[in-house]
Amino acid sequence: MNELAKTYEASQHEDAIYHAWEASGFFNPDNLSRAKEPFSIAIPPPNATGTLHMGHTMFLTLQDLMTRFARMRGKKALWLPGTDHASIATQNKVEKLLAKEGKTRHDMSRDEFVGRIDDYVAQSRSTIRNQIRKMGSSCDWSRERYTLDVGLSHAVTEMFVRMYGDGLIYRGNRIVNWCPRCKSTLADDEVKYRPEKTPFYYFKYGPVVIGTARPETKFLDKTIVVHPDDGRYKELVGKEFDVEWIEGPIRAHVIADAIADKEFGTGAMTITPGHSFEDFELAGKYHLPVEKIIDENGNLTEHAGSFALRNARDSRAAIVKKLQEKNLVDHVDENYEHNLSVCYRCDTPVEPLPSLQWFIAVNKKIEKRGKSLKELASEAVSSGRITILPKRFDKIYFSWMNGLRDWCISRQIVFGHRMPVYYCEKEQGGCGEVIVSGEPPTECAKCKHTNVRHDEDTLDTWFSAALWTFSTLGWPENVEDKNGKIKKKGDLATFHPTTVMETGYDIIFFWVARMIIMSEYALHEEPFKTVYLHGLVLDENRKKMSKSREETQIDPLDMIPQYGADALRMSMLVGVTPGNDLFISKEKIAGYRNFVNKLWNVSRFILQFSHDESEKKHPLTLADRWIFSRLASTISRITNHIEAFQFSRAAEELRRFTWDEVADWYLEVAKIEKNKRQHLLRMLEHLLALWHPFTPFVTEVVYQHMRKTTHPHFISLMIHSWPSADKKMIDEKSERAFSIVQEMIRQIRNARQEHAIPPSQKIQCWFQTKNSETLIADNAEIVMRLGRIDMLKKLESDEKPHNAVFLKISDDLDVYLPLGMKPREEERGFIEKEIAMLGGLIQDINQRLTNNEFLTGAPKHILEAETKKRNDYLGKIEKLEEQLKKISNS
RNA sequence: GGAUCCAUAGCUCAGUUGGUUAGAGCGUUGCGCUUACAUCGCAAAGGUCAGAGGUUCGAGUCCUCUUGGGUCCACCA
Repeated sequence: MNELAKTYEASQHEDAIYHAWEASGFFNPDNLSRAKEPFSIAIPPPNATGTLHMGHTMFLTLQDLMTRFARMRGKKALWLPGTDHASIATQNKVEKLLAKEGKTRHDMSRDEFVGRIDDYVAQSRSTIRNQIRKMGSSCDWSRERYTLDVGLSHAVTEMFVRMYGDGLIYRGNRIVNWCPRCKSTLADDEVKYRPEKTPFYYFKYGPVVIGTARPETKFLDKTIVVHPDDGRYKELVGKEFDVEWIEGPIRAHVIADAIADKEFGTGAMTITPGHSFEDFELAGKYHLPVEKIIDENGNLTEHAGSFALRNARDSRAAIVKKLQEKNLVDHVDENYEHNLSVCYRCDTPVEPLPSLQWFIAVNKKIEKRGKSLKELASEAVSSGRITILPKRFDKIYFSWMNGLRDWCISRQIVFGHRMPVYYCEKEQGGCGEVIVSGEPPTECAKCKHTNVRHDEDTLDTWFSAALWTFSTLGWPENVEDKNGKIKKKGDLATFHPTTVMETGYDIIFFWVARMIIMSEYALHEEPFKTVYLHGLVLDENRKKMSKSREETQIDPLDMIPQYGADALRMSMLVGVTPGNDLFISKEKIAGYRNFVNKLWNVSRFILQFSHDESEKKHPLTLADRWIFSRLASTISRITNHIEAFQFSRAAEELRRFTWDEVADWYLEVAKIEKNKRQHLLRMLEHLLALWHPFTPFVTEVVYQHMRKTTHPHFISLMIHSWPSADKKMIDEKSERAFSIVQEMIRQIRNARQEHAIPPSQKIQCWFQTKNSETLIADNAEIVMRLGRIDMLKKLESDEKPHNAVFLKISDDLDVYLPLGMKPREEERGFIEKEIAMLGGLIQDINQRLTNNEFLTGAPKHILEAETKKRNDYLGKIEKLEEQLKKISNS
């Protein structure tokens, strides 16, 4: 057997191990021949052109852990990888590249531009794929999907056509969030708000003074709204006036509506239906015309008269100046603060403007189902079919779903799924028919005109993402819809609904909610059983890691070569609970590198140590029975924790067992007792299997090393069965007995430290016991070696040694260390303090045990425990007092 | 404005139906002999669980309020 290196160098092993895993074929559940029960996770697809960041690291770790655990438990485990085309983000990137060449997308045809983007995606997509591999991700690459590939594009088209057929997709002229830089609509949740201090202007508008932060939208305002109960304006309601305004006189009228806030500004406002969501709704209510003042470029339209074609926001000052010259400015509040709405991708201020767009009707009842999309999606969670972890996100989900408005799905972006919508255009002599079809029509079905135009727009990138759990499993081909009864087949039947959706809480609305909507609609079932929402990865300044703050960025691609993927994975797991953010630092990752090295050295010791011994099986000692009993209960707790999604607890429990029990005690005992080859190897195999979902690389390296001599072929640890907790190994008696040995050693070490005995100096140890003599005799060498004892002597029960440190190990075991020195006052004080503390505890218990309400109210096991506690404490006090007497006598 | 979460050791965090003397990692202090590991070992110090009140035999845990911090949603002309 080759020597294992003294320290584990992750970078020397990881790539080769991953390659071997991939070549083994077991990432693909089809090759897990004995597995029956399915387990599946659809990866949250990273942007196809992205690079690995800490956010990815988090989900890759958790999902790989779950997948490996399921696989080892004998499940048909599928983790389906893929990437997202991320329409706006990707298009922006390529536009930036073009800008470097001094070009814009308008310098080429649509097809050329899309071609450029496709090329860019093709050459950069392998980057993220390989980086996913670096984390050890055991996903099935044979099933990898891309949102723009043929199959998924077909699914998108099919979904659009079906929803249109069911009346759930419609085209309408509505006010939308428009990003003048992206030149596209944005969904409500793609708009972010930024606090901003801006002048708030008060203008004289006929008989009233109105307030606004956006004078540039006000050219055509001709409706004044006041609150019906506002005494100031009571007699104005219903009247009409000619008012002098920006570009000359305007005929204005006054209406009363409760929407006007008496407290805000002057209590009077004018309505701008074209550029405010609220005003748009009001305009609908009072049948007011909707005029477009600002166009898609952010410029003023012809309605702005002399200001037409100028940039709207830039013209604000000039407009105010003109009003000032006309003496229409009442006053200006310079300290007004409000939230400016900006594009979440590019931070450009959003212009709400009226536009002809496509929408999904979320409130409309679906004829065959009798329910709306919103109702279907809410029920999936309220019925308990979907569990959201942590639970508190239920409420957030419901409140969002409740307030959801129709979803604008058309985007004026060229990169993405083009909408399957065609127009038989009147301008070209057609009939104006709108055709929605999966296949491009050759002629208009109505007027047979052949000149039909394909809609230029693409779909919101979240539309395709919403289909992800089932489009990746072969929808719609893998479905037979028999009279409204849905029959799945193939992968879709096996793996859908997926078992877990693991993603960040920041995209619960963008993505999670929309997947539920689409799956409930298309398959009448939930897309996943459990949603595990992880927190965000924050840097040392408690800021979300983002590209814009590179100075605090910790790049996983630097961390992996330096500390290893296993260490990085551990730092994503331990101390992390669902829904809570995680601070990451290099120090933390380095700490887990140390831990991985410890695991390596435990293995190294076992493999080298047991190499020298015979194959013979030896009878179990107390330490053996103890450690395997501990192992059994550890296995069962860890298994429960993982099943309950408590990964941090599982890892901590396993670390505690590995480090504090196996390494610090059992291996030390092994050095003394010998003859443990079989036991140690058995322990190591269990440890490797248990650690494998957490730290797959190091465990695999060791495992291969371990079985190399007997098994020349690579059989991965990843298909090793998950250890089961053997109840027969649970041995509470041995656990109690060994804990006495441990306690004895701990107290001896403690006393040595207190009395400044150097480790090199051996001391004597005397003990008194009634029933533990065999226990001490059997484990004498362990006590002597670990306690640095050169003579272990049993005293008769009536002997009272002087000038010796007294240690109370258990009810039945007292230890004296004859350190050849006078008892010190400190020690006396120490014992007195101990007695006082125990006395206090006993007093507390006595108070409880004499309290009638406690006696009647508390359950029986609590009463028993309290009584036992009291007796224990009393016994201890008795011994301590005895000792105090001895000190005093000496 | 609405909702929600957090406040526990110097730091980062666990603590699952209320029930031992509240835990871990890192850091700190002291000591380092060993058949793996100094990326290590042994030992120790360190907390009135933000504050006030309430429910209960019993509260870090449940309720109310206060203070401080975070996040989400809605956004007012």
